[in-house]
Parts: sequence; structure tokens; C-alpha cells
Amino acid sequence: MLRLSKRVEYGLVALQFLAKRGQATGQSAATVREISDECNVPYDLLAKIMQELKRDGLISSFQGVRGGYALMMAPSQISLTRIVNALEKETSITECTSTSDECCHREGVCTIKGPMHAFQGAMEQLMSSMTVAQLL
Amino acid sequence: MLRLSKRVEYGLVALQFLAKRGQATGQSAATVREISDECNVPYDLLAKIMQELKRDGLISSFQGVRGGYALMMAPSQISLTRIVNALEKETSITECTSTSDECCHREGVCTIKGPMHAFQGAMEQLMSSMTVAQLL
DNA sequence: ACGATACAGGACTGAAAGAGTCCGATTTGC
DNA sequence: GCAAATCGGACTCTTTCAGTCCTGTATCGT
Repeated sequence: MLRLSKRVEYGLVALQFLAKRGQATGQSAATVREISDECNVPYDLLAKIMQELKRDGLISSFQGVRGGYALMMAPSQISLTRIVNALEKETSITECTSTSDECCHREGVCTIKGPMHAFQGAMEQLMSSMTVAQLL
Repeated sequence: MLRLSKRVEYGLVALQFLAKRGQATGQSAATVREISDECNVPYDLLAKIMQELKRDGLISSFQGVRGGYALMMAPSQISLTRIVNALEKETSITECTSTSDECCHREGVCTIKGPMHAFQGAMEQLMSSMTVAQLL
């Protein structure tokens, strides 16, 4: 459907929330519960997303009471490409442009592979130009 | 998954096929069977796709024996946006940017709607710049 | 020490979309 | 009339996605 997954959408909302808090207080830390409540996003799902963002190094976590998550970098440094890569396994626009798969089933006959690679590059460039800073 | 559907992929392949034939012979007409066989694309599915492309005015059809499909415009005039619009119901990158839906469930609280609209516009511009002519 | 709070992470369900198939109807050239 | 082709509905199967549930682990405050 050519749509961003809810995971990415919620990830954007959460990162925006952290960035806003950082703007206001200098400290961007917040708990999943806070973000979930204020942004109206399902708690359990968001918890998973935050874990993945942490694994990718976009945010850091603090365990225990008074714990939470905080940004690891400036909002202007967090691109949409980065978020998508953190939250989605497959990021290629077609099977043909995937690095893991063996192109499409039209192997050797795939006549759109080249142009699709070019398009994929343009898409990635576009997504790289969009950052969390633009959500503030 | 942010991936073009197979429908769009096959549509591109088919339009490319017609365009190539037009380049070679001056006449771009071809049957579904021809395209299906030569491009290694499932016949029944492609048949549906061609019907939709016709409904959208991208190609014309000729019924009966010696029938088939032919391009209705120059390959350089057929953009990816046009193809996607013809073959997919929903084209918005998020729920928030959809015209039909009532934004997302975070109504009134959706903090990313504005920026997402801007991004959607950039995406559409990118897709408009890619045409069938670039597949030749 | 203990309990409340918060992250860590696996397993599971239900709904929706996608890809592909099958079947029948209609049109038309030879 | 027959064969080849577009039309078009209905259907199945698989995969992905969103969301939930449950258990474990860390840590702060009292």
C-alpha cells in the first residue's frame, strides 16, 4: 500500500515527544507510560518500539524506578531513514531492489531492476532529508 | 513495509513492454498473453491490472480475436504517480495524510499531521518525476 | 529488605491486505 | 461457428501488521 507502518509512525511521535521535552527542559527523558498517555498510543506496542530504537542507538534507557528513555543525539541528526531502518526489517521498494533476496522471480528477465535501484536511491535520499527536528 | 505492490510492479513491467514495442514497431499493441509469457508475470493477475490501467485511461483495449492493449500516451507522459493512483486504492503515506479517513485515532492530538503532509507532497513529486520513458 | 515502578522480551491472537487462481460472460476476426 | 481475446466477479491462501498478555529483571525510595 506504500504506507509507513504504525511502528514507524509511533516511533516518530515518540521521538518528537522526547525532542519537545528536551527543548523545554534540556532533558529529554520520559517513560513509555507518559508518551503512551499523552500521545494516545498503545502502551505495549510503544514499549516494543522504544526497545528497538534503543537497540539501534537512537535513544538510551534507564531501568528501574525513575527510569525511562532519552534521546542519544540531536533531533536534526535523526533522519526518517534511520528510524525506518531501526523499525523495519525490509526497506526495499521492490523485491528487485532488495539486497537479501535474489531479485524477483523474473531473474535474468527482470527488466526494471536498474531503474528501480535508481528510484530506491532517490527515495532514500528524500527520507534522509527528513528529520525529527522538522517535527518541532 | 513501504514497498510498491506487485500490482504496480507488474503494471510497470507491462507498460514498459508496450513502450518498447512502440519504439520498435511504431505500434505498441500487445495481448496479455504475450506480456505474461515474455515478462514472466502471472496471466490472471496481469489481466486484472491491464483492465484497471485501461479504466484509468492509460491504455486502450481492443476486444475479440486480434485484440489487445496499446498505450494511450507517450511513455514520458506516464508517471509512477499515475500508475499508483490507477492501481491502488489508498496512496497516503500515513493515516494522517489520507483525505478519506478522519486522520488517525489521535484526532486533535495528532502532532505529526502537518510535517507528514509535507513529506507526502515530496514523495508524490518524486514519483511524478519518474516515467515509463526512463524504463527504456 | 521490600515493594512499587519501569524497562526487557517472548509468545500469541485477530484482523487486514496481498498475491494468485478459477470460472463464466462477452466481443470479434477469420 | 469457432477460437482468441478482453471483461469481471468470487474465492482461497499466505503473509504481514497491530495489538495484547505474561513473565522476568533492574532500581529507586522508604
